Amino acid sequence: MSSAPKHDVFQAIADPTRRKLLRLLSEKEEMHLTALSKHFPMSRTAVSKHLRILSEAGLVSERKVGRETRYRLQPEALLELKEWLSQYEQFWENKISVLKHFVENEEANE
Amino acid sequence: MSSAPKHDVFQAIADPTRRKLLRLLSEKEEMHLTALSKHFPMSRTAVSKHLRILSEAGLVSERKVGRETRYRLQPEALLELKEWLSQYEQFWENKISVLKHFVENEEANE
DNA sequence: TTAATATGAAACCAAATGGTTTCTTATTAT
DNA sequence: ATAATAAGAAACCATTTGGTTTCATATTAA
Repeated sequence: MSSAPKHDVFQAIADPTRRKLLRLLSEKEEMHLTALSKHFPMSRTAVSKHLRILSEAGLVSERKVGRETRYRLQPEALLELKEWLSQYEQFWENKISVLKHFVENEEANE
Repeated sequence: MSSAPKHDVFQAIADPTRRKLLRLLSEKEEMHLTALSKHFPMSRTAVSKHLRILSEAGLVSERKVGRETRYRLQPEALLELKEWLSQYEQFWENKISVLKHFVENEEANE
């Protein structure tokens, strides 16, 4: 029924090759497999598998055009990550505000 | 020399057990291994290994107190993730602004 | 129509991952 | 002093991961 993703976003972005794929796709709107493969020291087949994982996590979309498969970034899938992160935002905000107080006190003592 | 982390943050948060550990530590300031282990259906040893990985990624700190090892969240390590994410923020902002225009036009047509 | 290109599928492999159990050691409570 | 508790280390194991090579198929160019 619903879109049950086989791979989750966290696992998908864990691999540096896949993060680089996302970066490349963020710069070009749409790219096909062979063009993407040029940027990696591995076989086309390996890159294809990485793209499959990204696709299953909803991070890229695929469409067939003639004999090529073209890939496109699907950045909304990253919102899940953003939301997860926001859980922790208060913590570093606290640390920063503590630091700010410290700095202000130091200045007052000079 | 410098803190060359054996595990990176991306890989560390890829595992759901480790994400749950971070969440638990975000709620309690400091916890020791056995207390953390209670929340998982696996052995203490397994949890200990996960904590080791989080520690190597800089996401938690360990300190020995008597016979216990106490863990503490180190949320600054998540800033790397936040920065990585910000690379893509423009994309969903664009999508949202496109959507906003659409909604405004729809409203204008009613 | 024949050759070249773009890709996917399948079988395979080594290394990494996520778990286990057993054994030791250090610390604390009785 | 002895027993109980907390944890790490080591050896082991099955599954997953990230890669390979080979083969087949569809599309396009000459």
